[in-house]
Amino acid sequence: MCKRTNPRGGRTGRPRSTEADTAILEATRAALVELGWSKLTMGDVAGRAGVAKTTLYRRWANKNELVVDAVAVLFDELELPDLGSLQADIEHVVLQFAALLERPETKTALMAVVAESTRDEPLRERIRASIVDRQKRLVLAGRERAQQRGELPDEHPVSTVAALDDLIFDVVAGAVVHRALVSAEPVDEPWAARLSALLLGGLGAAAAH
Amino acid sequence: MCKRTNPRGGRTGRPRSTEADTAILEATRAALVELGWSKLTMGDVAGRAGVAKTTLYRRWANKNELVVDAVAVLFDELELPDLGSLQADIEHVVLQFAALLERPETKTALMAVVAESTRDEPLRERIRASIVDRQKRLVLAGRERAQQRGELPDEHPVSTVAALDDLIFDVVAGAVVHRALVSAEPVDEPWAARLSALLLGGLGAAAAH
DNA sequence: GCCTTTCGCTACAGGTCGTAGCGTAACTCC
DNA sequence: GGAGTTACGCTACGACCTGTAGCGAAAGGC
Repeated sequence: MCKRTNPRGGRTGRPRSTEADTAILEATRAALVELGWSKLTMGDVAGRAGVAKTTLYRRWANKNELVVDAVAVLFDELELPDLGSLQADIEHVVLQFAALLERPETKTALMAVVAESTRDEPLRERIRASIVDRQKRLVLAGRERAQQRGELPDEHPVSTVAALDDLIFDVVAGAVVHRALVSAEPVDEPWAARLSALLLGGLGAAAAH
Repeated sequence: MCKRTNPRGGRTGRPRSTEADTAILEATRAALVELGWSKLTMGDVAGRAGVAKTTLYRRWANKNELVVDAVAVLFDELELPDLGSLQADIEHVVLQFAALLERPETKTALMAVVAESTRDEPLRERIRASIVDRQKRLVLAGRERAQQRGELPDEHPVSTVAALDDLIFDVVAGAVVHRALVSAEPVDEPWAARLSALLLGGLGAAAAH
């Protein structure tokens, strides 16, 4: 009955191969680079990973969830070093995010899974938890740091702060994605500088009230 | 040899059925609403339109191009009435664009075709010509109108003006898309007001230099 | 050693893609 | 009105992908 007495939480039997896990995710990224989202197939990934197709389906229900997990780890690279000013912090995070979007894996996969998520609530939640929230933390940290520097005024109502964080996040991330994938123009230093200048001006003007 | 002597530019034989054209595009939108992008199939669309599958392939090479054309006409609704101030103009266009993105056809299709376009240059061009440029014209018109009102300074170098238009476009469109599809939060009046306030503040601060 | 779970393999039904071939319908030009 | 040309609906088809089922073998816990 009660078998929760071992380190694996009561699970008995042969354990999942962690080598297979990493091999599958690596193979998925490689397939994304070579084939792109639409031509990637489960059978192909299994072949690259040296794994049976059934092994994939034991771990992921479909292509969408597999690709989300394969791409999510790339977002671990995102960091927010203290560069001394809000302007520099924004520019840095914009260029960092843009570099991520330039990679063929993310470029082809990110929009595709978001598109799928409009009709798949569990998928949306998975994306939020493993990708979106990870980006959003940078916005939160950057805003707090700027307030401590005195570059932004202290806003008292918590609801207003959260709304501002949401707005900044959608503006920055949305602008970068739109520039890179829709307009298909380079996200380089001059553009990042213009964007952060626009944003800083807007935040400063809001503070004037 | 030279048969270009009739109103159809020299084309002889049975003409394409325009009824079939409109029926197919309507059926495509209906299929997008019911099934979403990923489950939409060419055979299903053909059935809904009361048309043979081969007729679809005579007009569109694949699902991507068909869907782009089916969705593109919805963007004809976008307009930029003169509401008296830049702030009001921005809020209006933001809410208008958001309403378009709330429709199930565009919600599921837009991101998907953009994702596909990252690996399909002709498709990207098709999207640009029939969707993106149509939106961008609104930005251009709004910026010019604001300058005539004196709400924005006259910038002399043409290159700077074009860069500013690009930036505003990516910020506005990107923020709305990101808010609606990634964050999955409502694009309502309060949010539109905050976005336009941020933007106006940024543009005003830039003018101060 | 026994039990449980995962593994690789094969096979399979169901569905989609995109094309080919056919006879027929519609329209233009002479 | 006939000849030529193109579009149409229909059927059939091979190729491919999906997701599942069944099998014997392997790998771990108790």
